[in-house]
Amino acid sequence: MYWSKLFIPTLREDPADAEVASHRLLLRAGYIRQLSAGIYNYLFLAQRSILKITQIVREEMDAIGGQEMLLPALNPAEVWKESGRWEGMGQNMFRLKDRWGHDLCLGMTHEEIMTYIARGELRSYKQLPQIWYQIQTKFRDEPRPKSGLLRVRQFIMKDAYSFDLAPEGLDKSYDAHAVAYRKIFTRCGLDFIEVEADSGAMGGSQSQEFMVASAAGEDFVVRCRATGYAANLEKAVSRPVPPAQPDPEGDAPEEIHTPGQKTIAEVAAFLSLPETSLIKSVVVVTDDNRPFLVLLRGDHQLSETKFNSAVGAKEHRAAHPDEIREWFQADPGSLGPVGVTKLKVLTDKALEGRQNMVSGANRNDYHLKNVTPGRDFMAEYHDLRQVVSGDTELETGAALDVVKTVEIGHIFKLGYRYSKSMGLNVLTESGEEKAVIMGSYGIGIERILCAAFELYNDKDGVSLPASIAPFALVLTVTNLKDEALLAAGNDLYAQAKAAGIDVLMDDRDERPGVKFKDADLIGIPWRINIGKKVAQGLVEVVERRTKEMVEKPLAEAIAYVADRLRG
RNA sequence: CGGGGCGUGGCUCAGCCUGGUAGAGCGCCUGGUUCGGGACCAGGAGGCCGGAGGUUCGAAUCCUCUCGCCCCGACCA
Repeated sequence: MYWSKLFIPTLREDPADAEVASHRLLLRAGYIRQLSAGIYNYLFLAQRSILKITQIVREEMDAIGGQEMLLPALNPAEVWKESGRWEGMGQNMFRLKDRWGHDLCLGMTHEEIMTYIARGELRSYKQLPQIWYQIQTKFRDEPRPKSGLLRVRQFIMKDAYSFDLAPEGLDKSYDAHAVAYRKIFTRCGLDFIEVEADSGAMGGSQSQEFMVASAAGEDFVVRCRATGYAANLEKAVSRPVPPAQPDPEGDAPEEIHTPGQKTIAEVAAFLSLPETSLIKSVVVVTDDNRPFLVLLRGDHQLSETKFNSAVGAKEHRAAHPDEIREWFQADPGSLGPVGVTKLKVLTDKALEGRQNMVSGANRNDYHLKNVTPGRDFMAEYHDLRQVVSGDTELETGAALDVVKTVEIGHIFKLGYRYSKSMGLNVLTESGEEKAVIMGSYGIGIERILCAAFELYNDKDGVSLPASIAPFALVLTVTNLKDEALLAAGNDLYAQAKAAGIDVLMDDRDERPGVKFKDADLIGIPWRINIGKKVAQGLVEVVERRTKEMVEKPLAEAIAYVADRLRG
């Protein structure tokens, strides 16, 4: 294509409202324009990239036997009421009424509709397994859309669903998706992290997330570069950093006066002890109104998810100050486990084996020294703390990192949740009705583009992987008035086309500097400069990401690029 | 929903505090000179200052309401 005929509205300055790198560059490079909060127009360049991404997704989904469909985004309420999610989705679901007053919604995901199709048509185990997928627009009324295309209200998702007769079948479908996802993200040129995800309160189903490291991300992943261990922060386990100071000798708790010292940091400083020598007391109440005292090492944080699964709760909240006063006869800042009988005490494993530590005395302005778990209070140990950077891997002791990430894909064993609530059964070989077991598998299409922008940008713009860049090669004719250059450019263009390269010819009547800047900004991985050296039969081939430049004879330049693109 | 910030030509912003009838740079159009990292000269087009109401002789500027966008938090199948 000829740039002079295209609509690629690049900006010379950074847009004011864009803070994260991908947002700023998607706007500057002319890929997208905003329509409203969390709603974007995808212009020519974005659409080209998206088409390349979806093509990769399609090929790999087809390779595992996926069958592409296209379901409506506009859904009747009834189907969602059957699964219980008409209520369950709450305010995140866009809802509307038709002219008759019937409730409708815009689909956030399509478990319900896929199950609806399946139960109407699948009758026999002989029809299983099935993998159905679509690449389609989803709507979610996010409370706070943000960060450009990273959190939006309308986006494209590849969502796939598997239907199997038995758990072993689901395992195969799930594993096939994991393999396909690795291929998809690798082909898209992304450096991704695969993590075990929290399977949530819905039971022990398996779930994996595919993440890309990015400062703009909202999910934390714990990763070990040495062993390859990776897990969602909420689920990660580790060996804590050892206490900063060995535990002292002592035989019984003893009160010490600590006037006005409330936080861990204050108490530690007051007593000249490291935070690791203190016991942190956290009081929480579950959604079914059970209070707990949770004990952690002073420098550790409670993991919400681990606590919930330890006590079998869906949610919990911090106890109110008046509740705490009633249960402890003391205020937050002076709480501890010794003598506590009114609520259950849970102790984090990092305190196991420790002795003679400092905790609150349950008397305002007093703490206790010589507090030993198991001796001075009943200690029931659980893994309750959140991993922090600096912790080490449980088995090997190798260093762990906590990295911020963006989620690009998620695979999930659904089990029987939808088949049972919506009545999706088939007849088995022995003629009995059996619920179908399902899996669901999602990829955020725009997030792949965003992740690439986040991963591969520099001061000049973005450098996209060739597989998802809107063009693989740009031909920069430095001076359009020079007919020899233009002729050489047109010749290279024809060669590139013939070689099957997705080529963009910059035939704009602009100065060379403008063309170089734009080419760098929009991220075309390869550029050929057609300049004065054409007189000697030479052009320059430049790789966007490395800025490396080589001179090649006119007749060899395209073959060189084609070769580099292949491998 | 709580907290903060911002709405002025296409873009980035100044002007607002201390009211007097709208500016700069970039971009755009025309002509000319240029042509290897966002050129230069000359001329030109383009804004009822987010909206409504109020105060005032007079409002981009002060007051009230409202709408929108961004950021932090809460939330996130």
